Amino acid sequence: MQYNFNEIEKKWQAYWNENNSYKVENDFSKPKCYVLDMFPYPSGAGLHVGHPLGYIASDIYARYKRLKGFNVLHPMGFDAFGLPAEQYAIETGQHPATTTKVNIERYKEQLGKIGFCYDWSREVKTSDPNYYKWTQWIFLQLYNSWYNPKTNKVEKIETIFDAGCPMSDVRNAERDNQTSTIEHRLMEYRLAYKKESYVNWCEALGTVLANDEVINGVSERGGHLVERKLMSQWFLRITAFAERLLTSLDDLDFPESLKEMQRNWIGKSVGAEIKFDVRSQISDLSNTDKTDNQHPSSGINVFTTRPDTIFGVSFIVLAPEHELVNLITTTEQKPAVEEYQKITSSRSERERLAETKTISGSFTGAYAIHPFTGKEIPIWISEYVLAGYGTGAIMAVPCGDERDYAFAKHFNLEIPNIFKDVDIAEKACSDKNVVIANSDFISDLSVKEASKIAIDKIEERKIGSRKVNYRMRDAGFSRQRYWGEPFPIVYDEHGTAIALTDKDLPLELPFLETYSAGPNGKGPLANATDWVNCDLDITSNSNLDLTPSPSPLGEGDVEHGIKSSTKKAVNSYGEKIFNTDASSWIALKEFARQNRSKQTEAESILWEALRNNKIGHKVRRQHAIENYIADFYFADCQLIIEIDGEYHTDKSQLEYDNSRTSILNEIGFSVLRFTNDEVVNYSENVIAKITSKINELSHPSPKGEGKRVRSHFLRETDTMPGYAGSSWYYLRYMDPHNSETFCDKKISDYWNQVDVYIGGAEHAVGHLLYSRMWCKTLHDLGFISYDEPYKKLINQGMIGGSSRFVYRIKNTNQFVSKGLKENYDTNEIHVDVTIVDGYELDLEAFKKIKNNEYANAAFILEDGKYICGEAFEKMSKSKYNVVNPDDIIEQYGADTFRMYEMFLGPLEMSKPWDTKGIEGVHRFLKKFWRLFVNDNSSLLEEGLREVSSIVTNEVATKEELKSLHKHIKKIQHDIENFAFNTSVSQFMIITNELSTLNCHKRESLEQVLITLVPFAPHIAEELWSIIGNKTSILDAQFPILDESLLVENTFNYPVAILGKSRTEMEFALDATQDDIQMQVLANEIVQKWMDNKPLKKFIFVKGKMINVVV
RNA sequence: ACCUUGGUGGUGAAAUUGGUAGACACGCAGGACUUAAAAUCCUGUGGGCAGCAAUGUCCGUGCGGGUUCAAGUCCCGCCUGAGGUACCA
Repeated sequence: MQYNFNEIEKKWQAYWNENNSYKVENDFSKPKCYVLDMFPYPSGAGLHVGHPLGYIASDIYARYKRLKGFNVLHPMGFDAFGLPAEQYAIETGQHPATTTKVNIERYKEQLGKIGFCYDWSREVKTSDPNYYKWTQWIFLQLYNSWYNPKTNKVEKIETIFDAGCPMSDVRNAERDNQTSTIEHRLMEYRLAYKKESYVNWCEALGTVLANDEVINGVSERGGHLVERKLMSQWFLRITAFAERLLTSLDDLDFPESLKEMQRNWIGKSVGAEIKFDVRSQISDLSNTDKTDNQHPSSGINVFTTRPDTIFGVSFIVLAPEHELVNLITTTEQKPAVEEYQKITSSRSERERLAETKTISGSFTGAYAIHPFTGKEIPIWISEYVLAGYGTGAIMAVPCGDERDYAFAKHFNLEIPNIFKDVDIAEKACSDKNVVIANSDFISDLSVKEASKIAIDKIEERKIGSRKVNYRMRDAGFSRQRYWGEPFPIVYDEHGTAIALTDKDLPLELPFLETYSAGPNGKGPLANATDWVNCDLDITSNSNLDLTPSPSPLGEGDVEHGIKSSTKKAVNSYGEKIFNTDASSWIALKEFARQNRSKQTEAESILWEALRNNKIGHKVRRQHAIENYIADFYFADCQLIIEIDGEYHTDKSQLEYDNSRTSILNEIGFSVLRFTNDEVVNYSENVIAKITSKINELSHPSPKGEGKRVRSHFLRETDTMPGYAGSSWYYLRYMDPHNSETFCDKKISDYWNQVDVYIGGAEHAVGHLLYSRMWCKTLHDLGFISYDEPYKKLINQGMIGGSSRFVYRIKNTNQFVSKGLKENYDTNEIHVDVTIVDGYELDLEAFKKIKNNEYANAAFILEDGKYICGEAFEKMSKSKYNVVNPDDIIEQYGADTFRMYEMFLGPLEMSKPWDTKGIEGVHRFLKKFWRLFVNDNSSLLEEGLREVSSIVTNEVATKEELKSLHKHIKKIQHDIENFAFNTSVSQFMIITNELSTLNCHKRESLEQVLITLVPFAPHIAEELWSIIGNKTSILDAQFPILDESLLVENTFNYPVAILGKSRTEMEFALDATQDDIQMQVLANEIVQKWMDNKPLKKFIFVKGKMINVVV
């Protein structure tokens, strides 16, 4: 019976399907392993042979771990939202929902043919409302959180009021009585926030792009021009995580190059910010509000990484857009400066990039005062200083910086030398291994020492401070596109953003027939006016529960340690929520304050037991709510504790209390009542009751029904970018059908981090940074237990295409073969690789392509053949070099395809696709097959498998066992190190060995077969069943390595004389060196090479080699 | 310009810690089986020189130095491919 791979593969794929062979249970009792692929965009082109490379590698690893007894999570899904899907839909004139669905079907069909062990019941699609409900939910977590630099953690936005200084400005907002002002201030802290800013606007795509989606001034997708445009956009405050993203990188098992890319992207530089005073010829400079908070008086703040070069400063350069330029420019210089500003601002980013070498600038006429020498130094503007980095101003040190040097030379500025024994006549010296000179108190010091002392001095004189700068910017999170997650955000009549609540999710993407851009740079959703205009019930316990109380900012609230300068309480904010008018609010607040100072015995007992977060929740006492004052109040779960004193006992009082309770209930508060007696005598019971009530209330889902206010809102019409859904998908696979939460914590604790993540390097700074940030956020907020998503990451190399060319003689229909093309003036034209055999063009097929465009073509041949040119390029449709895996599988089978892709070379290496070697792998599988099955039997005994098997039950010899265990060791080692190319070699080696020995013994073959499962699962299942097994081989146990079988007692030593290997000699491994030395020196060949010279040294490395030195 | 990686036969590539360079495969050459083909199997295959041959011998991991008994592997300088970043102070 021959190896009929097509039949076998179909059969077992169906079998695995029917038996749910790849279904993964959340079985906490087993050790886990999480193997993840970067999920694909389901593009219209389908898979080419380059895509599955990483999938095959992860599949091998996942299957291996399963054979080793692990519970392996190895899922697959689709990154279905985003620009490419929408672009494809527009190009093909279909709705993205349709194309996405069709494309996903096609991908699944193609993936299915390769025989991957995905558990499809866990498939996720980012465009599925059941999925993006949680993307939106996580967005709300980001929106409702801020980064507390003191705790270095993400915290709920509420904590900002108690955190000390950062939101101190909010007091000004209070004074203004403006909810919108508070909201405006909070936007400066939220992790997802909206801001008016310059963005990368791509007119052709009609949308904003993130920094990493823009390459050299054009869009990554499509290569369209990108310009800067001022727009109100959503951002993710990833800069807050800069330091953490940087430091935790060290512990991750990522490729070094990728870590380096992330480090570059984050771009940390350590140095100092230094203030240079401006010669006070301009009196109004000191009145401007625009100067930096840290150094509020007049002056220019510069950022430098080389404070040691402070004495080399001979001029200052500002970015042309710098806000001080107009203030300091003298009247004489004004025309020149304005002219320069006009030129630079009119130029696009791209033009600026193109002219990096030309030196330009303009003198402002103003002078700064050197902080140490007191010397006046000129202030210039130039576009080589970027407004967006550092402070937008530099202190120029021409002797130490090439650009400053070039600038100084060009404009004839002074170039003082502050380096000892360094010649700067020709060029600047940026070497850091120099000694500083001519620099007052830092002369004769090294760069490092000088830096430290200079900063110390700067800080001492309060003219600057140590400062760390990051190149990374916050990530743009808005897209003016249709095919993405809608934001769970609405705007009220003042345009203030209001977040939807959990129960409003998912906010589904409305179906639109057309999705062309909306008005005023808005996205397509702006056209859906019915959807944009909405009446909603916004509950009081939504995002607006931020600060229902004046307490944290109130006077005398020792708990918070903030002394407010204002006595006026928040009320407009309160008004909106609590419907309390301003005057009674103030009266109540005053009453509450008095109450706090004269508390009853019960109140103080309870206060002592609850204060300072003692039960894990913050409590306030005598807190004004509605028209009442609550004795104790837990803001986070809206629980009110009332203590009924002596004067609360009569009947009318009781009725009053009850009605009060029910009103409070109605507007969303829970009320617990205790008597004085209970509190004084049974305080423990009381605390327990409170704790359990809090637990009940603070459990995520059943938040108390708030007061619902129906009002009119406008929806956000931007959608989220492609990376939103992919930032957390690894979590959803763990618990894909949960409708209560994005992923149950018990389950995410079990599956934990991704053990191995395989994907392309193109996501190095985008997706990977964002998902690391989201992970840290979810971790800090307590939703998951780890703050890095991926433990180990592997970048598989790209498989490029090998393109073929034909050469058309210009303006003719004549084609000339490659070898002769030099004689003609030709155009190079890509020709489809499928009609080229090696390099020889199939002329008949060529005439038929492109609707017979070349039907009448004439050819100039060499040796009767048309030879094509070749080039290695990215595999793409337009280059006609795409090889479809389906075709390869049809011809050789999935097992051959899988093994060949691995055999091609190391996983991380990029290589062109070349079908040349595939025969060798296919031959190996056929040879392997013949170890188990009699090749001719099919002719005689069709269908009788048992008879076909030629596997015997003989006992394996010691030699056979030894080679088996050598094999096991090699395969095991290679898989664990992702060196799959060499494991394929090992399979060939053992197969050749067993064939030569004519060994068909079950004892050996069965074990080898199991090791083959990860690589070639179909043939393994078939042979497993042919040799009589009734269960699937997928659950077999990986052979256990017996090292004792590998122990050798002799070794064939290479013997070298003077390091050159001359002969081999076999010795027992336990032989003594003296023994060996004697025999070696007696050896004829050794003697010959020693040539009677005296022995100098005898080098003997046990089990390795022998070297004789003369 | 800077950072990260690579550079080994005709080709894809092997070579855990410095220890017999070129495993395994493709291709090529020759042979066996066959009427023939496919399939399969066997032999050879880094280069030069010597020899009928077994074999011997010299050279050989981008280039030039160095460390070492021993270097593809470690160090210094350069050339070059790929990827990334780029007036980032």
